[in-house]
Amino acid sequence: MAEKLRSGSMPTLEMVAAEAGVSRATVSRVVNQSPKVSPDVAAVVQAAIEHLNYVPNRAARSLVSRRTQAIAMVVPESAAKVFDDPFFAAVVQGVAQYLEDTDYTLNMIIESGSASHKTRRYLLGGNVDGALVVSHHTGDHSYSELSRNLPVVFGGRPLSDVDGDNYYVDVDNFTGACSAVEHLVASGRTRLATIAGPQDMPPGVDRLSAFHTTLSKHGLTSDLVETGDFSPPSGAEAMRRLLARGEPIDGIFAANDQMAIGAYSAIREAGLSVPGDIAVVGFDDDNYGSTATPPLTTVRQPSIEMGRRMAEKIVALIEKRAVDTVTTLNTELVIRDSA
Amino acid sequence: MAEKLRSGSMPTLEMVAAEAGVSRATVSRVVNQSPKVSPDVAAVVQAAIEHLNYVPNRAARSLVSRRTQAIAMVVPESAAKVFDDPFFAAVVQGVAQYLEDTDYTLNMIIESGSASHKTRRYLLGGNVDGALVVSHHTGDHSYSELSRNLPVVFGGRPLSDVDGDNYYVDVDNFTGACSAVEHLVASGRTRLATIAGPQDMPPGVDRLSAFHTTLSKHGLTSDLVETGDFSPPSGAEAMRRLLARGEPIDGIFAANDQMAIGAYSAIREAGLSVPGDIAVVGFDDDNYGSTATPPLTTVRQPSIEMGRRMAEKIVALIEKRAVDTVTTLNTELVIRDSA
DNA sequence: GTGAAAGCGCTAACAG
DNA sequence: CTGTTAGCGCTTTCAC
Repeated sequence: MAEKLRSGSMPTLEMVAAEAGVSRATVSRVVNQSPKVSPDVAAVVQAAIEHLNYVPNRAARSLVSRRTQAIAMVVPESAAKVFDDPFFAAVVQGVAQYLEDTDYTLNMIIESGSASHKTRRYLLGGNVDGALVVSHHTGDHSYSELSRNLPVVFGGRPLSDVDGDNYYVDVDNFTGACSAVEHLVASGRTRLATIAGPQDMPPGVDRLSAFHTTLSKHGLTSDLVETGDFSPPSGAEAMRRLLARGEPIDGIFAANDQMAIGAYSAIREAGLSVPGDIAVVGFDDDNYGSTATPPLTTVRQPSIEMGRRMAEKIVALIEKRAVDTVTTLNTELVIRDSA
Repeated sequence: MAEKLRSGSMPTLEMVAAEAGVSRATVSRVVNQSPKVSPDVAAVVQAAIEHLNYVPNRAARSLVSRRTQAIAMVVPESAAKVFDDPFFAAVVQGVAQYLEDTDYTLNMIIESGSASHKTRRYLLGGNVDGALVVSHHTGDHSYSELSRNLPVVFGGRPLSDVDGDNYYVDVDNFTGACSAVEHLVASGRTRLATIAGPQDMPPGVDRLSAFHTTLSKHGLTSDLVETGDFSPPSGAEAMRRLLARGEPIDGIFAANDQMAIGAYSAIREAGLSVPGDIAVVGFDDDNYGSTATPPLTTVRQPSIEMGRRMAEKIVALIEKRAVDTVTTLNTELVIRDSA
């Protein structure tokens, strides 16, 4: 058997076994922390492992165990989106961070189209033990059906939870938006308007309904709402339309920071100032708002934490431990200079 | 042999072979596009594959072929960095985009410390066929030694290419910075200053030397240089120091957009305007600059392309095809309203 | 507790 | 061109 031990390449289980003077089975047990190995033998094996600098071969292990120890993260490309939206980077970071302490690997898949055939094949082809799919504002759950065959955790509430049992972690958009509007009225603004997000996206509708709810809670009301697509230019456009209505406005709640920044320019174009004439509050707390002039008051969304929770949930799911179907994260109002 | 065909789970090569009435070897050949299979047999096999919805088992394949078809992407966490720097997201996107058309998978590894032991083990443990490491401004090549045992491609020129033969793709920082300064003098600014990046990072030194070179090319000179760490606050600080010198300044070249944005605030604090009193040009073209007021004139860095090229290079390296050691990408001056 | 033996699904000589 | 024959490195009954 000794002659079977090749010298080049990586050390194998067999080499460790030889070195430690035990069988491969025993080494395997030690590696997998099996309880039924006598402490002394385990020690010897452990020493051999360290000595040889042995690292188990993932492919071989996964071939027999039927588990890949890999988790896919699917993010929609939407061309510019991934690039322009700091949110994704943060979520990925959170996921990677959590996974670092586990034996799982993160496989990134940036989707060109929506739910391509190729990606499906990959996910269903036994390449990963589970999948994470993020869509930020869109609520796109075109991967919903996958969950019948593979553990899947979504980032963001699904637009319509048809299957009814999708696992996801989301941010409490409603409460967060309430705190934003609350802040506006608390600082004496009474003629409020809002730049809403698309009404076919969960965060879009939640943040808008929070606007109305909070207003009426204070005996106020407003029909000054214009919709944007979450991009800076769309925010500027919406603001111009709002201003064009000719009604007085002293406070704006934008459904996200990018649109709030867009609103800044429209407000300045009109010769008005922030927050002098119009106070502005955004949502997300990304670098668009934090580096703007004046720094934007906004609602912080715990993106990294969202990634962590998603990772935590998918791992639990894979390992068949009990998990909540949905996890909702709290937001935090960050008061800066715009309101 | 027929009784060996289990019905549950995923279809195997053997099942396809049975269905097509050929040997497993033949199926394998078809799957791997081997030229030596008669067209008609190939067709039958192909049909069986489609019929059974067969997808080759990666683990089994990689176990025997000794290739994982996976490529790792290592990015330094640097806590806030990944989160705040749009550059990383863009590179990752480029990499993923290129890899989408290949059989390779992208494994993301976000580094906590610098070059942790755990990551090394992972990379050297045969989990991936190659690695991509990005460090943006830092030029950190603490993974250099890895390249002796694993194909590695770096993003950004190494600080000191000790081993002399590291593969990397970089942006032409010098030429890009020259075009920025050139633009400043072309628009009539003569009292130029620069906010340089750290002088222990390649982009920091290249962009600064370009400043001096371009100036002298026009018979100008300037000792108005202050250094920042590429973050917005550091840019503001540097600008304040510059202004505090009391010498007249009518143009600023900031080594990156984030610092340029920081400079904006310092300039305004001083009661000056952009570009009225001081023209500002940045470098990178990220969303910090594009959404600022006024929109920042800057040097666009092809981040996505950089990712694509890195991916292309690593794949070529893995497949032992000839590749250039270094690839340098051109930049492009984006003229907006700040200069 | 520990070892022996039997594969996991696939590729790669080697014959025919 | 196609089938046969060996394993790749590891886990896992099943005996001892």
